[in-house]
Amino acid sequence: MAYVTETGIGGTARAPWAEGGPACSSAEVDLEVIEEYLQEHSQEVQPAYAADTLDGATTQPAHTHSQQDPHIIENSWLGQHAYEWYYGPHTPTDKYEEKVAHTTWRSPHGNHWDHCGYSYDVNSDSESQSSGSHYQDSPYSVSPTNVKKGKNTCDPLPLAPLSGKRKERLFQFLFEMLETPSMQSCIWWVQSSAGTFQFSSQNKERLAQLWGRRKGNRKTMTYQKMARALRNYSRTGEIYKVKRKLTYQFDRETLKDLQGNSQAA
DNA sequence: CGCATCGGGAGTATGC
DNA sequence: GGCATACTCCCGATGC
Repeated sequence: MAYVTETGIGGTARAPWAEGGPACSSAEVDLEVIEEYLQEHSQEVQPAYAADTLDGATTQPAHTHSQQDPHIIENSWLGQHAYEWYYGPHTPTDKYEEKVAHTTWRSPHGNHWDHCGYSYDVNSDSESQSSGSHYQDSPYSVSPTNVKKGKNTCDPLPLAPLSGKRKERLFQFLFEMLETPSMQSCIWWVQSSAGTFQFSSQNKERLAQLWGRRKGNRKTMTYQKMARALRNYSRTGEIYKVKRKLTYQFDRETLKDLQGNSQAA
């Protein structure tokens, strides 16, 4: 199996993870709240936080999720989405073309991943958004507990992919979530410079649900299924499993591409 | 025992 | 239509 050590590909020896992770203080994170947050920020033209480095000692922490480990507080806001994605040279078909407007993903084949072009109607429910996908299987009945309570009016995340457009890939989604301060109760950098990240044992299912909804899956995505896809990444070398609970690590090249991509956005 | 993890393998959606 | 890709889904097994 493709395990990496904790310090991993680019890491230095350090593993001060607090058991249970940063999410412990807010075990119940409402997806609704997260989505509301994402919606709010997706409506902003400018990112709410300055783009900065992911490496090492951080800039202003966007979200303090743990008092126990200041090293984990590393996220800086790099923009709502890394809309432009350029495949690195490790990908089979690394076609680099000239940059286009920020609102496009680029597939390995040069297609646009029109990430921003997800057209969702804030007044419609999810079922109307996908021609073939329905969400009756999605028990999206998360009870709001802490954090702020949101209005129940819309689903801010792009739930269904545009037909004919290349879908966002899982590792891109995860990177995006890692760069989203409000998601740090679900997933966080253990060592961002090494690309090591960890899922919250309590909120991993919610993150998986979010992924499933983003993909427009019919059935509810679970962490187990998402992790299966993650394990497949170790064959393609994009993400490796770290021998630690709920912890994975981006391949160096993958991370570099993702970081470069988000900083260019 | 529960949870996390692993991997086989079939199925699905999409793009070329 | 065939093939490739990237998951998705299910399941049994294993380890802690």
